[in-house]
Amino acid sequence: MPIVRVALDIPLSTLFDYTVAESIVVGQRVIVPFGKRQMVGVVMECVAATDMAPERIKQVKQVLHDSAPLSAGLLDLLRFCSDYYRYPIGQTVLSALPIRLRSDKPVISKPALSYRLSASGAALDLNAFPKRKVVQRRILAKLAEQPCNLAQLKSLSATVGAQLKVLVAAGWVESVASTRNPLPNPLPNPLPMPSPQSSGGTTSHSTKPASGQVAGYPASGRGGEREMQSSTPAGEEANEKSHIFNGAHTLTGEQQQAVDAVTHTSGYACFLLHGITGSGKTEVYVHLMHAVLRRGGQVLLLVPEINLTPQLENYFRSRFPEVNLVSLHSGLNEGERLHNWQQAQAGAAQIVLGTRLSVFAELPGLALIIVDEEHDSSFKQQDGLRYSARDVAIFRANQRGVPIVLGSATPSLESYQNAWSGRYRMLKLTGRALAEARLPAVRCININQTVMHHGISENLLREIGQRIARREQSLLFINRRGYAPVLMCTGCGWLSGCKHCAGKMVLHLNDKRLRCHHCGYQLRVPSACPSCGNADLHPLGSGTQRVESVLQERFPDARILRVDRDSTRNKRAWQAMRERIHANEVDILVGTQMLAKGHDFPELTLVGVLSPDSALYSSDFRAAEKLFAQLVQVAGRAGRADKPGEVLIQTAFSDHPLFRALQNHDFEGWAAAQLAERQMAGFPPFVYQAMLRAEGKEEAGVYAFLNRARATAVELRHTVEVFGVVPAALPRRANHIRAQLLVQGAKRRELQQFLRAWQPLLDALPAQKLRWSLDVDPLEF
DNA sequence: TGATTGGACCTG
DNA sequence: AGGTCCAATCAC
Repeated sequence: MPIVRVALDIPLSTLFDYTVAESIVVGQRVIVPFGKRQMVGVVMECVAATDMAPERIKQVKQVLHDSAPLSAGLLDLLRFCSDYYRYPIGQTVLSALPIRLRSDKPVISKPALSYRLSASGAALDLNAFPKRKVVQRRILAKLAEQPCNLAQLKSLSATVGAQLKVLVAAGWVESVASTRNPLPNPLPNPLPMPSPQSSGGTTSHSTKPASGQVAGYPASGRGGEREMQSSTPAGEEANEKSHIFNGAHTLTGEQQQAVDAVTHTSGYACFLLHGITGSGKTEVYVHLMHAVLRRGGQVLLLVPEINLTPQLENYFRSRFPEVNLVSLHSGLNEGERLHNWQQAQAGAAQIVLGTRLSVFAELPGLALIIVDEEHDSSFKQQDGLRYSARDVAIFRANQRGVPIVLGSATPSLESYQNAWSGRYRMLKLTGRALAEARLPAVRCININQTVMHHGISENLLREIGQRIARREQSLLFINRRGYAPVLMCTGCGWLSGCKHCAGKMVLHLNDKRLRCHHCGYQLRVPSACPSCGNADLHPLGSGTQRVESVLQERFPDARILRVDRDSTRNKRAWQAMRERIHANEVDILVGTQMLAKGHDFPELTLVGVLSPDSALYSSDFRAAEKLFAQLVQVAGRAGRADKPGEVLIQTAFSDHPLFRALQNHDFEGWAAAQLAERQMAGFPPFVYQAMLRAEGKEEAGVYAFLNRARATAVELRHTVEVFGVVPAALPRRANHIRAQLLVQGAKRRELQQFLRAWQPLLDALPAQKLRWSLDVDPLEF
């Protein structure tokens, strides 16, 4: 009997051999007996014989046919990831599957439903339908034209699902099983690419994103333009002609050059699309996608993990109304995820928009990969298989021989260096898509030369006052939630340390608690110092809550909105806040990085950055790079064509090159200086790193393990540098001692060879009562 | 004395 | 990982 080698969700770096009676192909899912249990696995190889004693080999219990097998190409990709990131093959393969496909229960794929008007629904007079029920009206109007599936309706509004239920319950809409499953949604004969001269930017798209726009993704297709004028009734034009591409938008010369550079390339090439804020990167994406869709290819669009994917989905749906677009992100339930995954696998989904995990989606017709905001750290998984979706995407594009575009206003230094060295091709967008739009003016306020009011300078307060008078919005960016980062005793110097962690407990005044942001431990605020009994406890430093209260005191009539993880804890809160901001019901926004990403706020003309300095002397060599990207992003929130924006940065180092570069909007200069520094210091991207981390309850055990690991590393005598065992940035968390060991190589290959030799030795080390992990190309230290 | 708990070992 | 086996420890 033939033998198959099966990947199982087991933390061992081997495959397991089974005999199999039926014919079977690589990539199929199987149920196999494993010890006393049975498990789902994926067939990785079919072989004639193995080293395993025949009597120990069990038989495959069942070959699953409920989902198409994984392609050999995807298995190769997963094998590469398992090898590169030193993660067990079985866990790598299984973690790439939707959860439904990891269980041994058969997959019941729901018949795709199509919706149409019922007799009573068709008899409705839409003019008499309540005007307030906008979404319901849109659904009815759309269905009056043609029956639609849910995906097609979703472009109407984010709340389509719920509203559709209401309409079905009322008996106006009925669902019928779609004739074909999965929905193929074939490409209609597309129109030729819209010629730049043909149209003055008319837009035919019918829907407005649910609330506001996503930063960087203009509401209409015109790059940089933030408000759209939509006059065409829903679906009219799209319905008349079959066209997959919504809106004829004139590209700037630079945009056109970027599009041409990619479309005129055949085979693999990696492009770095470096475009300043508002330069219309999205429009370039849309045109590239269009070119690929015309030829029947599939596009994978990777985006950072920022609770914004539904809005992005709506945006791209509105640009490609006739195209089957599916999303893959953490907001989906398991059924949806499986469905979308299978749509991608069947080639039915022409556009797959997703967060990092979607880099493992099966895409038989893959012809283009786009990684938006490629510098974003959410592309790196921080546990389990610690992959970088951006890097895996590049491997995948190479493997498939298709182009990949990495887009960012502030590229990672890794990508930037690769573009300079010629490994990637640089595409630059240096002008704003709308000529009249200006970049915000950036100024520093030296906090040592001005009057400060609890962390806010007098100058900044004055500017805020002017904005209130002009009915414009201000945003204060402070990357620290809570009232104050620590509570101090004025008598003995006691600080509010967490009893489980090495960090300090943050003062939250609204519920009078001290909270540890690392382990979640919380306490009532003590009335006296626990150490000396002194009643005079003093909040040190400030967070969003304190800034909010200082502002409220200064501007009693101002409407202030705090946006951080505490104020947006429940799901609907953030959405409601966005609506308030857009309705201009807010004068001052105070928030953390949540506000930096996310949305464009049309009335916002002032951004204040409160305390960025800690990143300037951080021990993390990437802190400055991160800060720069973050400040560019938050600065981009300020101003629009008719109202120039201003950014004020409070700092003690107003001459620092980082702020100079920011003022001059000089990413190039900044990046060049940073890269020179990195090269001098021997940091990435000029070296390649891997971090061995360990944590456990007993300090001695953790350090003993890492010291042994270090000794074995040194004994291997590879050409890598093995650093000393050091405490982690947070040396104790939730009563676990944490330490780490860095290994560094001059070449990726050297480091990889070393890791391949080292890992089996690590597996063999005694590691009682501790957890350890290997992180290749780590981002966090 | 049986019952519970923790560590070592194995899975094809 | 999850399951088993075995020995040390625990409660009465």
